[in-house]
Amino acid sequence: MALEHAILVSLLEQPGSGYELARRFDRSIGRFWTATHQQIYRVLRRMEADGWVAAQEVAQDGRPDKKVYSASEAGRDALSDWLREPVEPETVRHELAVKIRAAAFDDPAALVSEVERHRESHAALLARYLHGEQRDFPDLGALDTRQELQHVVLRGGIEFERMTLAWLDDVLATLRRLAADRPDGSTT
Amino acid sequence: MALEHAILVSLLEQPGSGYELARRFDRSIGRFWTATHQQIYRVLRRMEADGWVAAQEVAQDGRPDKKVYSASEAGRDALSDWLREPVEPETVRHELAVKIRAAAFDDPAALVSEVERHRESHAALLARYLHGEQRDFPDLGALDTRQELQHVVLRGGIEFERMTLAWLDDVLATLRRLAADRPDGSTT
DNA sequence: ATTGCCTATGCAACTCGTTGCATAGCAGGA
DNA sequence: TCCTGCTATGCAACGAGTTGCATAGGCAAT
Repeated sequence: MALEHAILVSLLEQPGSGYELARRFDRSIGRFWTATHQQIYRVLRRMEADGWVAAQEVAQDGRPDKKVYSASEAGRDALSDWLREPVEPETVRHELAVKIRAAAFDDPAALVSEVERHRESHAALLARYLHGEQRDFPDLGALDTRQELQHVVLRGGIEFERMTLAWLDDVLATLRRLAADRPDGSTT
Repeated sequence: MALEHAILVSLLEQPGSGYELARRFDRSIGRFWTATHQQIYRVLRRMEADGWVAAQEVAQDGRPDKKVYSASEAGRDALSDWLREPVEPETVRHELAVKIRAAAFDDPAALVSEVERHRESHAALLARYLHGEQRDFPDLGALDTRQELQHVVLRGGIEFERMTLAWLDDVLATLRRLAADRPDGSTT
């Protein structure tokens, strides 16, 4: 239900076409709200019909025309209303946790490489966050409101990745200990 | 795609009816995989058709009959196969992060009470986790494989809540600082 | 007595999100 | 030249997930 609002935020930060939005959702915004180009195009059309965004056709040479959207006053108001509504509890989907509990009925060692893969991707993401922090916020003493808020979200991402890495190490140690206790992989 | 597998894990831990599963998903399992009774009933029927679970009608006095499901060998095999497949990257939906960035185009102070509400619910969840840890794992030196794996998942939940609490405090401090800088709530 | 809640299962309709495919021009490399 | 890939938008079909409602008996409280 909040894809509209994520799009509004992105358009307020910077107007853009559906295609450009889709790429932003693959990068920055997508760290905390994912969406495919299909969803974005569909929602943009609905938002245009509702008057939340305004579109302007832009001809380009060497590539197809694009429709550049920007948030309207009505969109701004809708975002403001949403901001003041209590958030519904987020639905959790933690597949790895299910797998870890499932490993009790299989061989715990079978999960090790999977967890290691997760560990690597989280380590890579943390590195990208830290690099992005250096690049986008070189002077932490001179941030405006928007940057302060972007930075506090980024700090959340960084702390989340650090916590996750520590936990995955804990998981790996546990799996290896269990595998050493039962090297046959018996499922009793 | 993993609801089937979460149900299999739950049924392997303890056979039960659709209704009982729905309640487990409201409690323990639901901490990392949510599902409504509608979803569960539908998926259980499909799983029964696929031979992943077997059902047994159980008459009860004073209440309606129930169908008690348990995981079959085929279900166990399916779970085992799934365990060995790489997990697809989880889609992230962090509504509060969107709201925080949205606050840059509104009044940051308007978010304070919302963030405080989140803080309270996370603090309550952490307390429940810690209480459940005391109750279910009184002797950490004497855990079997299943309990070891349940406990490492629980540790993840505990660390996640601790990290989240610290971050929400950071968010609150940031919002209050910004509100103090611009007490009029101007949106420029 | 009536009201409301709990167990237990289910249908129907809907929205949300994903996947595969199509179009269409341009650029760059084998 | 053909193939691949990028920009840019979109349709159609499907699957996942939500919401509202229905049934139906028993229980406890008012």
